[in-house]
This record gives sequence, C-alpha cells and structure tokens, in this order.
Amino acid sequence: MASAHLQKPATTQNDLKAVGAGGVRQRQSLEARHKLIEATIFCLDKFGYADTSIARIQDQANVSRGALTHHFPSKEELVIATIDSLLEKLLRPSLPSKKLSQTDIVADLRWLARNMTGTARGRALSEVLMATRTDKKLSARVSARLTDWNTKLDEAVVGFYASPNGDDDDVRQIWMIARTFMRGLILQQPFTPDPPQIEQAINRFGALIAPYLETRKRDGVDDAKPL
Amino acid sequence: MASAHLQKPATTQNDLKAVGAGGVRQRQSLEARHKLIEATIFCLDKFGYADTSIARIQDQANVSRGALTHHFPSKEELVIATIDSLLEKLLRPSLPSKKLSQTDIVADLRWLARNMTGTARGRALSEVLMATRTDKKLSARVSARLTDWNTKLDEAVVGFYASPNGDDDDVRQIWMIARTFMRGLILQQPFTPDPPQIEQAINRFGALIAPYLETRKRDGVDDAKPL
DNA sequence: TCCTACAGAACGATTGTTCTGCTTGTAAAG
DNA sequence: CTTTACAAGCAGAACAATCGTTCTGTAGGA
Repeated sequence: MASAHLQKPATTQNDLKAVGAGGVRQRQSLEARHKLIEATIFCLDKFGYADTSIARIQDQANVSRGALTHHFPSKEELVIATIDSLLEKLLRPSLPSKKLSQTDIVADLRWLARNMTGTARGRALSEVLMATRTDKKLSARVSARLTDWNTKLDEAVVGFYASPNGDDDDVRQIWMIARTFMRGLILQQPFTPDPPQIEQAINRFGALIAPYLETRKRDGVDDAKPL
Repeated sequence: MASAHLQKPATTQNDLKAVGAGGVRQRQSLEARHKLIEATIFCLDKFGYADTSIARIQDQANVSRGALTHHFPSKEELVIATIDSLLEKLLRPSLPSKKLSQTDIVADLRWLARNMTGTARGRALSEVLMATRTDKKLSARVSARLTDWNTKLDEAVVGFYASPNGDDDDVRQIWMIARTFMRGLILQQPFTPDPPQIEQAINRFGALIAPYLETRKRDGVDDAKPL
C-alpha cells in the first residue's frame, strides 16, 4: 500500500474519477468527518451526553486520535458539526416516496414520534438539546441555527396543513405543541415504560388536535415531512 | 463553637430539645444529608447532569469530601437520594393555602408548567430523567419509584378532575399528555426562546384539553396539586 | 468505652487538549 | 511527462486537570 504510489499513477487517476468530484484527499477527509459525526450520534444515543467522551467517539469511529483532533480541534466543534448534521437530515428525511397520508393526521403524528424518540438521530438531538440548557458556550453557538430551523419548519408545516378558520398561525402553534409533546415523551418514558400506553397517548393527542387541522391540497412537488 | 462541648452539657440538652426528636448527632447527620441533596439539585439545575461532579456538589454544600462520602458512599447513592427528595417535594408541594382554581384549567396548567420548567427542582428532575435513559444502572434503581409516583399522581388527578362522559381513564390519559407536554417544553425552549410564545402555547394547549375535563366537587381536605 | 460522624490525603483512571513527527496527495516548475 | 516542494491529512505520545473512589486518622456524642 505504501509502495504503490509510484507504480501506477493512472490508478490514482481512475480512483479519483470513480469517486466523482474532488480530489482523493478531499474525499477521504469528508469521509472521516462523516464517520466521526455518525459515531458521535451513536454515542450520544447509547451513552448519553454525559458519558460521550472523545475517546469513545474515536473508538466507535475507528479513527486515530490525531485524525479526530485534526478535523475537530475541540469537542465543541464536533458537537456543533453533529448538531448541524442532525438538523439537516431531520428536515429533509430520505423518504421522498412516502408522502403524507393526507387524511390521517394521527399517522403523521406517529411518524413524527418515531423520528424524535424512535431513532438514534432523534434521541441524540434530545441529548444535545438538554445540554444546551446549561452549556452557555454551546448554546450561544447553536441557538441561531435552532431558531432558524424552527422557522423553516413552520413554513413547511403551513404548506401541508391549513386551519379550518384560515388562521395559519394557529396551525404553526398546534404543530409546535405537537413537537413539544413528542420531545416530552423521552422524559415521560421513565414514568410510563409501557409502549402501548405511549402509543395510546399519541393517538389521543392526535384526536385532540385533529379538529383544528385540515390537510391542504398538494401538488406533489414537496417530498419533505413536517417535523 | 468547638470549645463549648464541656462547659454546659445542659445547653446541648436544650438545643436538642429545641430541635425536637433525635440526638444531636442524628440531627447534624440529617442536616448534612439535606444540605448535600439541596446542593445536588442546585448543581443539576445550573450545570446539567454532565457537569455535576461530586467536587462541585461538595463545594456548593460547603461540606468536606469525607462528610460527603460518609453519607453517600457513591455518586449513584447521592443521585438516588436526590431523586427521592425531588419526587416527594413535587408530589406534596408546600402550598396548602393555594387551592386549585376549580374553574380555570389553564391556570392549573400554568402552575404545572412553573413547577416543571420554572423551578430548580423541576429542571433538576428533568436532568436526571434524561440521564436514566442511558444509565441503565441508575434506571434500574429508580424506575420502580418513578412508576409508583406516576400511579400516585394518577390517583390524585382523578380526585380533582372528572371526564364529561365519566371515563376516569381518559382523565388520567389527558393529564399524562399534559405532563408530557410540559416536560417537552424544556427541550423545545432552545427552538423557541421567546417566553410569550411559550406561554401562548400553554394557553392553547389548555384550550385543547379543557373540553374533556371537569373539576370535581371538592370537600376541602386535599391540599395537594396534581402534577 | 465505643462507634458514629467527619476531615482530608492519596489513588488510579479518564477527561479534553496540545504537541511533534510522518506519510502522501497535489500543484507548480522544469 | 517528470520532478520537486509543500502543505494537508493523519498517527500517537505527552500533558495537566479532573473524575469518583478508597483509605487512614481524629473528634466527640451516646
């Protein structure tokens, strides 16, 4: 591997072409960054924010300590990059095929609950959200992204749903309440460990808000779900 | 203070009597325990679970390291004792004078929100709840207490509220949803830092559940609020 | 007299960060 | 094309600081 750098330069060129745009170095660099972020998400979900150390992330990502510190000079940088990745992926979920159910709001709520409490990404985000409450340094660096993200979400929501009385602000508010309720499920679970009971609560909540939501006529160009 | 132990034994007796039951040792011991638990709550609220170290707790409580380890041989023991204290105080709030508003459910919801997100105790509890998600050792030791507490709460709730159709289970479920929503506010706050917006959401949520709740006739013997 | 309550040093393990060296793509010069 | 210089990407040791726990010693109420 170390002696192959002079034998066939053409091979390097082919590899570069197979990868696509960007050089080999840049590609490897982005790949390492991606591995580290994914490892961070994994650790946040499995060990929680308190027990997510750099050593554990490095171990999980299978990279050297030097590589980690090269890409992210501090732990804070890594956490911020992870938050960015989480927000981006959560706003544009990779299921363009599965559309909104149009009629069943409760089904959409279940999808929302799964994204927030049923996936590693959702739980990892909850961990960092909790951390931002007390970590002012971290909070200062991500609060703008979070509020922006929330605003984008509001815009997407009013594209999908309408209020019976035409009040778009009420739609935004109701979905904000829904998101808050979903986030609260993570903290309520220790009190109510019974999964069916959680599911029933989600259904009941859907029934509470359903009278105030109408699905808007859709032209099929959108493929994102409202979070 | 240290030289007064031989001068007047009667003074010690009087102090003991003034305190009430128990010897001087036992009184001091309980006082130290209380100080440590209160310091733990303070640190959990201010620094978060991740940055709540026993050095910080010891510093905040103004006790020696030896005293801390004497009362709580491990950090886990201290956290568990803190959880017990939090649950007890939250179930029986020390406001027997202020009764339920009887008519205004939204006002009760605001009281609930204040208890969960507006006090150090409520926020500290949220921190440990988040920690129990990944800390299986801690979860195993407190999950029974949490579910018991939740059950007690359900009983209290049906003593205060009734369903228009007589279904007590629905009352329990709706208040469970309300508690979940309130807990979620802590995680939603980074997205929505505007206090009035939070307050409006609480009001809107109250309007959502109000049609399904009726205040029961009360005989005035209860002084606890439903959490 | 005994044992509880405490004081505080010492422990190894782990934290996040900084540092020095080495490999190797890559772009410019010939 | 070939060669050369250089910086980007990485490997891993070393760092002080702090983590939670364990230990020995002392004081004083029962």
